[in-house]
Amino acid sequence: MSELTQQKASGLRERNKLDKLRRIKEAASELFVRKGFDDTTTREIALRAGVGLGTIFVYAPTKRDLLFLIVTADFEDLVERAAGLVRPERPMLENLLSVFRVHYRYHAQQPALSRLALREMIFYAAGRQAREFLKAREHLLALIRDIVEMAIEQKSIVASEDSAMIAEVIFSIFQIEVRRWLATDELNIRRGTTELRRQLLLLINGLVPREAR
Amino acid sequence: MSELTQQKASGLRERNKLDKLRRIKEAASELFVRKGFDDTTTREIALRAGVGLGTIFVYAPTKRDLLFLIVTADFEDLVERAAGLVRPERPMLENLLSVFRVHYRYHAQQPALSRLALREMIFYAAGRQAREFLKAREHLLALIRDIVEMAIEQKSIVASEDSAMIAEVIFSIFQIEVRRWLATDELNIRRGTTELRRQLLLLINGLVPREAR
DNA sequence: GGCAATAATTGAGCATGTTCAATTTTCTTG
DNA sequence: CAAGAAAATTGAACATGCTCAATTATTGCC
Repeated sequence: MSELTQQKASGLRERNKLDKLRRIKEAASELFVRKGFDDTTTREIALRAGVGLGTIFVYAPTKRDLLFLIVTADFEDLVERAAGLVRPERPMLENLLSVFRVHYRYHAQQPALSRLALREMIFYAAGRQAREFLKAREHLLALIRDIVEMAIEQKSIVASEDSAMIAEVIFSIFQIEVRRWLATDELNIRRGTTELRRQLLLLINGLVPREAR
Repeated sequence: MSELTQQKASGLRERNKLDKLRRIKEAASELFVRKGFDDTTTREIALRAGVGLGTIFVYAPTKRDLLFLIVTADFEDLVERAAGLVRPERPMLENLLSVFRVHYRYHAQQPALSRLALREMIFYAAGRQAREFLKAREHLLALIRDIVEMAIEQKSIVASEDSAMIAEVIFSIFQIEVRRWLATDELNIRRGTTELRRQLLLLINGLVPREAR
């Protein structure tokens, strides 16, 4: 039982395994994008990756896991890249949108794959791949929380709740809106993020009447 | 090609069809709840419903459609029941929570079925059943919009956006929160709605500093 | 290098969702 | 009611995700 994610590629055995994993991922990714998830058979993937059918299921217990094997790494990258864009001196809303824009760009590249991942993501909790994926999701949530905390410290927003809960609500709005956007035909990034901005602004401004306009 | 939803049960043929549909729905529902979606085979459903295997696929093009055949009717009922609970004189938040509580109660009854439905619901657009389901979802959204509009007319909230967008954000928060809740073990309704209330209150109060506490 | 132990690979076989050509049932017409 | 037309039903056959016992490759030891 060796760890697939660690790369102690010293021996021939480990090197071979890493190479197989890479080939399987590449084959699956290419086929999923080109033919769609359902229309890609595990036999095709095995053939293209140059491995036996059974080998596929050693590296990913189910076809669904194969999907997450591909996107989880990408998602981690996205969050890390997004984190680098945050600037404490900028308004909270702009920082949030920088972070989310990275995701919109990614989804626009392979919408089919993203749709699947986002669909499955929702009640996906069992298995190694799931845990990795949830971790990436947790990182994004933490990043949002950090941005909110910055704003609280700078007193540019007030917190009737703690930053964790505020982050959750922001994340909720993002998740549903990005899904709605992904279900549209054209996938115009500008239009998507503009809509998201309006919704987040609604949260920031609130609904209670205020004396000072 | 006859309409399954209309009940012009005049002839023997139509009557038989309606009865078969009922038996299939009942069999599927019972088995899905007892054994779970994946562990129920279409052959079992056919056997229990007293029809041939092929007949199942006349009434529902895919196994997934079978799921929606069951829950769509329930969802329509929920929304209708929820609409009856709305009272113009009560605060917006309380009206919203009355509506959502109906859903929490339903989900608590058959969480396995609900999880599936809510997972599939997200990018489910093709086919007759999908359309029916989306219509039910649209009704719920309209109900939320009505509640928001009541509050705007009574000037208990201000609208920096139109009621449709406000309703969308409220619905987003509900959708994600109810999913998070459904992923927990105990499914305590009080706890779920309390958390939802806090999140909605956050939206109502907003994040901008205010002079008057 | 040879050999035993261990790990990795593999594809035949199974289970199950779905199709469709053949069969059965119901309706219509005279 | 008879017979032909139309509709509904059906299960054998197929496709495909996945399992697992047999095979092959790699490693450690002398």
